[in-house]
Amino acid sequence: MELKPVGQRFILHWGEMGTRWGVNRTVAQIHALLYLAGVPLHAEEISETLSVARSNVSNSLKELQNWNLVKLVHVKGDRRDHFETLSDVWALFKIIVHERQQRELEPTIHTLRDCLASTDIAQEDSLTQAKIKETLEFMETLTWWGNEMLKLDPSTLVKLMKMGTGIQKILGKK
Amino acid sequence: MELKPVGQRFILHWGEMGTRWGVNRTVAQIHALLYLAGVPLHAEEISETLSVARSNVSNSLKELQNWNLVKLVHVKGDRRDHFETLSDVWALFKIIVHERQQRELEPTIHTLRDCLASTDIAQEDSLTQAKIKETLEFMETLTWWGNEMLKLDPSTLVKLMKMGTGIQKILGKK
DNA sequence: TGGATATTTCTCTTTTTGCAGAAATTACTG
DNA sequence: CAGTAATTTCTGCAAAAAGAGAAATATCCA
Repeated sequence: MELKPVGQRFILHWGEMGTRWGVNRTVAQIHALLYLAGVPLHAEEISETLSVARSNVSNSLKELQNWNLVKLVHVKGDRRDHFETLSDVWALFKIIVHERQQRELEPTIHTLRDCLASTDIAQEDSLTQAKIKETLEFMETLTWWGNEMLKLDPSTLVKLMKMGTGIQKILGKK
Repeated sequence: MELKPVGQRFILHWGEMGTRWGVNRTVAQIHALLYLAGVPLHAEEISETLSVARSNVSNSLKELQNWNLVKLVHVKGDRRDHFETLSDVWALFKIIVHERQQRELEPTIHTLRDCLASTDIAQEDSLTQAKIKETLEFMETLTWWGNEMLKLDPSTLVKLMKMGTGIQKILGKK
């Protein structure tokens, strides 16, 4: 598949941003390609289009599947595996939020609970104890709220977001 | 400064999570230490407490200052630079959201605008054009909404979050 | 069942990142 | 304006991550 100039630029940029988003360049590029393509592609085609080793494509696709961003599908009359991603950017966002929650918050919540449950906690001064407790509560609230938001369908989410601080006024009235 | 068991565990964990949060271990550890300490520390003390090279502390503190998470302060009667971080976890959160927005969204918004403004955009099929447009709009909305939320003071933010999807009902009534 | 096709796993190289220790610079102090 | 304390920058090594290509494995079909 030949990329046109803007498509190529989009994909290369996505690749550069990948590291900041917690994935490597190839993973991000493949995701960008599938996103723009809008139709399932097979690994060979991805490999050729992006000039990336076939093995690298294989591993990167696995990584994208771990993120639940890409799924394996089959195209009638073709024995090769094909891959596609979601076309709705809001749906993608929801998945990313959820996955990041798991990776960036979950482990810490677990550790903090352990810390507070440990008998060693008594040795710490009360300031430290309070900080750890606060941090845990913060992360729990954030996770809970994130999950609440994830329950909303994308269109409601958009509406909510577009309100911004307008919400504050409504809350005041309540 | 001698760390007690739970404090140490907290700091080590923070360090491990650092990479997932976009900073390296030392940077995250130093931040955790300053957070728990609650009082300004000088570089030498940080270096000793964490068993990290003095130069590494210097660079890591610079990184934390770039994130606006740590600021340099002076302690009366001590010529050494001291460093402290915010003690309010919600205030920290706001800074992190803002900084991540700059690092993870801003550059892409810029690129997507460029893509759409480019004369090459005409060569792309309409699906691709639409996707790029949607993606840009999404990121703009997200940024705008993030900024709106950042305007709220932490306590309002907590209240808002604790409501979760309760907001939806209020919106329905409106 | 045997070849062709497709996919994954392994190994090795390259690149990037992290970090210690030395050297250089800057800022104070008597 | 020496001399000392504090800090930063530089240099080089070590560890980790990314990714290419080969080898191994699995899958399909005639």
